[in-house]
Amino acid sequence: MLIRTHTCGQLRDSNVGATVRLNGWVNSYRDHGGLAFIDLRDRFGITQLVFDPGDGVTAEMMDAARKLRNEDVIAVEGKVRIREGGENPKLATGKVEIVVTSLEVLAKTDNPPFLPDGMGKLPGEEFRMGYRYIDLRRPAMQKVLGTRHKLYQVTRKYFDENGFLEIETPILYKSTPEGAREFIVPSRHVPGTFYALPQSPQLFKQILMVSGCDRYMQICRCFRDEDPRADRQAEFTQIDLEMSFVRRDQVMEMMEGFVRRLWGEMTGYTVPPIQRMTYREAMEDYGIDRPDTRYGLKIKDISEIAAKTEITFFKETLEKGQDRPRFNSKRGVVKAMVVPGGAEKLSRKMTDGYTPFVGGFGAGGVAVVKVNAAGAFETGIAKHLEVVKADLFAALSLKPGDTVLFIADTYSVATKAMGELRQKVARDMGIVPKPGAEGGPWNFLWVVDFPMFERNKDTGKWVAMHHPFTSPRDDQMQAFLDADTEDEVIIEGIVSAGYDIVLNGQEIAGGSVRIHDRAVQSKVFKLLGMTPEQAKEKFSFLLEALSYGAPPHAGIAFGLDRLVMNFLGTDNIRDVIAFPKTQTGADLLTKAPSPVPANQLRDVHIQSIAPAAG
RNA sequence: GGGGCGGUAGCUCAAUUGGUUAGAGUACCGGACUGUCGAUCCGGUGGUUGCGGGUUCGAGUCCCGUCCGCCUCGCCA
Repeated sequence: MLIRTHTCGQLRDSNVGATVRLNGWVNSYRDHGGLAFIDLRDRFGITQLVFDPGDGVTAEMMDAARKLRNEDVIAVEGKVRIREGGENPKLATGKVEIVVTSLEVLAKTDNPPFLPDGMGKLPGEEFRMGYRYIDLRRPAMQKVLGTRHKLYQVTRKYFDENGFLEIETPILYKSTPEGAREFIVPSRHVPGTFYALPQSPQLFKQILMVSGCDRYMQICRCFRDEDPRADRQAEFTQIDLEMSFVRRDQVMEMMEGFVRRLWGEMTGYTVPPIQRMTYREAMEDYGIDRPDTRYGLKIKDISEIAAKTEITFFKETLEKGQDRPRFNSKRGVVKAMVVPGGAEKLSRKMTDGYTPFVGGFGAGGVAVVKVNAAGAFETGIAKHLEVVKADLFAALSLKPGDTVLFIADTYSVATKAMGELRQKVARDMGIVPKPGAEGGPWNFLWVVDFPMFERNKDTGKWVAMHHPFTSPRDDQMQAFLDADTEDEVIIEGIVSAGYDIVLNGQEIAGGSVRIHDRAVQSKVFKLLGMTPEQAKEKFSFLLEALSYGAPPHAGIAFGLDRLVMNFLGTDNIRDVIAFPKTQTGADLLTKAPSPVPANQLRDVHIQSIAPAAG
């Protein structure tokens, strides 16, 4: 075989005269009868080959060259020269061509189902996933793999420099059936028992801290058997981190350094100091725990003003649970959002769509009012707002041309519905900047001070908002230990030492200070409704570890796939994974999942009750 | 689990809204061609309209079911 001396992206006019060998795929052929051109492609680029009988090419070689087709794999030897037909400015190698003197066909291809040459219209994603190896030949996909590779390298380098040990944790793991549904793996040795694939290496990394590893990092695979979304796969990758002898601020500082290094290396952008926002602020002003702060459109609670009107649905809503604590989810509230310039830009058709839109989040509807050029309310409930006009203008700083949107409902419904509506309105108004790739702002934010616990909507039981190993904030610790587990108001008010990094309205990392005290951990389990026996059955290894000298520790995990998505400007997670799965967890390339022979099932003591699969 | 959209040559899409033999571009095959670079020109092969039922004189088109894909709500400690 003619082993290559250069890649297909390498040759320049400085190489003219050299005899070189190239290997690659035929990207395109142009057969002129007496003369033929081949564009040869590899990961690094494209180089034009010319078969020219005037330059000593034999008749046999000419015949072979003219039979070459797209995606054939070949090796050639030849001399580099300046292109006789003029430069092709589209190619990095466009000044030169290789006059081939030797051709070796390494692999003749069947007619490819589609071509990765970037010309013509790309087949649908489903079809391409069935031929992922061809799809990955596309330069755009090679760029994805390259970006992802670079992210791995920058990550490992940064954390290595900061004293982190990279440690692998098990994939076959103990089932801990809180949180996401798990993938399970039957044991052959112990009939009727199962491993689970880890939702994250959470407990192992805590145990590594107890083990004296001090600082841990891993680029690890996590598995959650839940329905995917455009930005979610059942199998995904985290940058998983944990540190000993730290509190919240040391982790946040370390991670801010990482984010700054990462964006610097990946995009050249210098991340400014990252602002902090509390969970309450986020929910109050943005209606979501991961606010997109690239634009304004803050939400205001105008319940007190609304109470002064005679608007029936305001009054009826507000009568619900006024005696409850301010953030109680069942308290009736009226939320307002001012859209500057909305009177002109938001068409009647758009605003008419807002009521069905928020209906999807349980809200009854959206009231729309415009402020006209004369500074008067128009449309909808305008007439009924006259009595509070001065109050509203002052509270919302209204100006002519503004549109005001109102939602009246319980605190949790109104907050969520308005938060979702805010994002929709921002898109409708065209005020969402494109992320970094086009030079728009990267907007980072720490969200802190999450509640420790929230009520499960269905069961009414307390559940950990982050996970059950999250510590209360240091200044809340005593209050938590003293708290009566029955005291709803106290428990609801306990704030955790958790922290999320939000980028442009997307959670890219989440973590917390962990509980390193066995008594605190036991109290959390108790509050979550676990008996000491149940806690021991599920987490005895953790509780034991915590009782043999556990250092204070804290950590965080970044969603690696989402980071790559940001750097590439895609909103499809399948784009950034070499071998992704569909929404039903199918791998269209290998056809997984698939049935297995009966004896294989018997080996692991499993009997299928599915109606004749596959 | 719920809602929405989609599935027609290998691929990307049409098909006058139920009407004759389902077309085009591209890929592929054959031919012509010595400077192209999305080569060009001439000719050709290629169809269980996802699958199964139904309505109708007649179904790619309408109805029911089903499979697959995507988006989304729930879910994702």
